[in-house]
Amino acid sequence: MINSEYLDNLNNAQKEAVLYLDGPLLIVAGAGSGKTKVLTSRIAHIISEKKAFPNQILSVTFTNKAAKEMQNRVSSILNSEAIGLSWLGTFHSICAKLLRKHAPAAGLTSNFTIIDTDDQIRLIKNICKAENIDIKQLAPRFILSIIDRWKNKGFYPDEVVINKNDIFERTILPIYKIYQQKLSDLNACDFGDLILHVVKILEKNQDIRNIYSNNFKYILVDEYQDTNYIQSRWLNLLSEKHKNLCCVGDDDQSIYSWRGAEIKNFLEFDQVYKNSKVIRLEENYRSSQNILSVASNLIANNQNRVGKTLKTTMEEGDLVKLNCFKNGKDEAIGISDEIEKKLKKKYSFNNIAILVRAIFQTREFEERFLKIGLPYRILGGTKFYERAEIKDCVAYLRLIHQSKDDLAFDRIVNNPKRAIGESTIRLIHEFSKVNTVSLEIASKKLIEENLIKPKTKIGLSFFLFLMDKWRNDINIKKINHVKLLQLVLDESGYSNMLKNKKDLENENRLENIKELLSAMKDFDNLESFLEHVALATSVDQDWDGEKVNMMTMHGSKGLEFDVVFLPGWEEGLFPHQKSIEEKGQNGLEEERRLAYVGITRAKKKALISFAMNRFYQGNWIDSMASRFIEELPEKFLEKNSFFDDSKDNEEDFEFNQDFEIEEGTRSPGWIRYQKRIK
DNA sequence: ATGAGCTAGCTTTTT
DNA sequence: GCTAGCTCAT
Repeated sequence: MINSEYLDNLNNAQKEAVLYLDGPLLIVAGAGSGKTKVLTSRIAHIISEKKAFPNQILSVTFTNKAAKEMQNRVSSILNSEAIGLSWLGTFHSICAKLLRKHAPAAGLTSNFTIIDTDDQIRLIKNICKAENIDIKQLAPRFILSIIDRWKNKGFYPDEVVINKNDIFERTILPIYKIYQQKLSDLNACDFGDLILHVVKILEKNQDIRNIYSNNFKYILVDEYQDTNYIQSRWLNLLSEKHKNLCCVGDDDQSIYSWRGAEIKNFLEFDQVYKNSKVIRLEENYRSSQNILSVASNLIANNQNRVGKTLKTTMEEGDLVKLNCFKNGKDEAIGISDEIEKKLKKKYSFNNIAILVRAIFQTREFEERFLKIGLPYRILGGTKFYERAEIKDCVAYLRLIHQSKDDLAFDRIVNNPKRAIGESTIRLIHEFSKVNTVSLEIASKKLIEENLIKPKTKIGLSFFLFLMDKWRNDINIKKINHVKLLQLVLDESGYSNMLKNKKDLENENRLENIKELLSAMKDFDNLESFLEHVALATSVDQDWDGEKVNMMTMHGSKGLEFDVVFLPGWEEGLFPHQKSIEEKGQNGLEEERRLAYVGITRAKKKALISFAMNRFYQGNWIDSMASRFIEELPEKFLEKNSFFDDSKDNEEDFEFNQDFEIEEGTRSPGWIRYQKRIK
């Protein structure tokens, strides 16, 4: 490949970052500075210069979306569909792949199940019940967060060093032990285990470590500021041989500390990796100068950062608007007015976004938008694969695939109803515990020994019979996995259950299941589909039509819009009270970084706003402008107040009354709206 | 074994 | 104000 066009589109710093191949490299990439471009060009460069084969390059991201985007862009640079970057993926998906190869080294078999947070909580609850721990005193979520923290720091239960005075740690450590044992019995992993197990395997087995650290000639990491200890350790082990570790990130955009991210990894990169090079990308290709100035001045209030000066290639642009409203409702009206009256003409709705701190804040906007027929979409929110009906389907598939999956068994054994009640479930659990067998085996044994009541026995036997039948269908008869789920839905009575309860929600559930079936078609087999379900959260968001976007600031990371609204800048909401209470100064700085992320999403216009009054958690509260507003530099701002009582909530412009709400819009605001118009 | 009734808690959620 | 999740009664 002689094509090196990809180099021509880069500025000097970017070019240097692409060409600097030997040794550790940290790329400090400011917002909108083209980091994805650099990463993908770098991969393309390595391949086209034959520095390594595609399968010798490890490229890691945090999200599936980012991974997909990278794959596409590399292919397009190299003008080839066929570049098999087999080691491009998220930390979790790559670790899952490694762990399936070496499962026995972690006491698992390669068809282990990956469990999600829901399953984790159910497991913890079970343990608490068995150990007589009052979950009112000690919330399962809290227990999990501590366990997760230990895992992120690289500790198996017997490696945890607890603070003896910490009553919580003292009680939780034994739970952690039992929890890990249970996972092992279930032949399952949680998200944290995927990485933890792999690190432990690499640490303990020089031979395995050699295989991979020899193979990975180049390693590239996206969003390095969001890595936690165990992830950085993993990179450390895998880069041991060639030391060609290239990490890209922006310390000012580190907003995931609550998932264990340690900004330290980023700030101390050059101390951990000897002879490392640091390259800064400080040229911004996204935002106008005014927007960038506001963002830069704000983030300058943070102590904990490497510090950088972004310059834009764009023009000065409009001033950033700072709007003060009487209350939350007025804010929604004001923003919808601005869109209807001014922005609509110049910008596509798709290029307008409302970014909020917490997802419930979209509600006010939804109601307003529905009222005036302004189309919108909500990005994020309840994830597709987290919906109950989808999880039910997946549980059937999981249990068919892996009979030890007791969590799946629990979920579906009596769903739809098969007259298997609490007492029977308890009996099965008891038997399974005493005889150390899976719930499914326990059920079979109990039936054989005639220990189940007659009516229940019929239901349970039928369930077990179906399980065997379905396994036969897929393993022996080799029907495909889509057909399998259709059979499951039919024969289990699940479809009928939904059809018989005719209400709006159930129709919607059937729709979702249809969507699931169609999503399954993209996968070759049951196994790869289940892997996808475990590690993916959403099916691709649809960007069909012209709609205003609403999402959290967290969710907006990596995106850009012509116009960005940033409502609700009030003390307590943003910065969020909890954040400061729980993490003090660090929490505050993280909130400020979030503000920075929010502002820098804007290309042409940024409109920050706050309300003096807000209906919040059931009552009206007087709110104060966010401290961040004080930190915005006046000379780049245009300030407005909206206290015009005369118009008093009445619409002062014409709106389209015969709008239609499209299919698929079933957000809380929509549901409330339906209730109100009935 | 289902539902009424009560209580607690209410951010973010890449995997 | 809303809702999820639990308890207790039927």
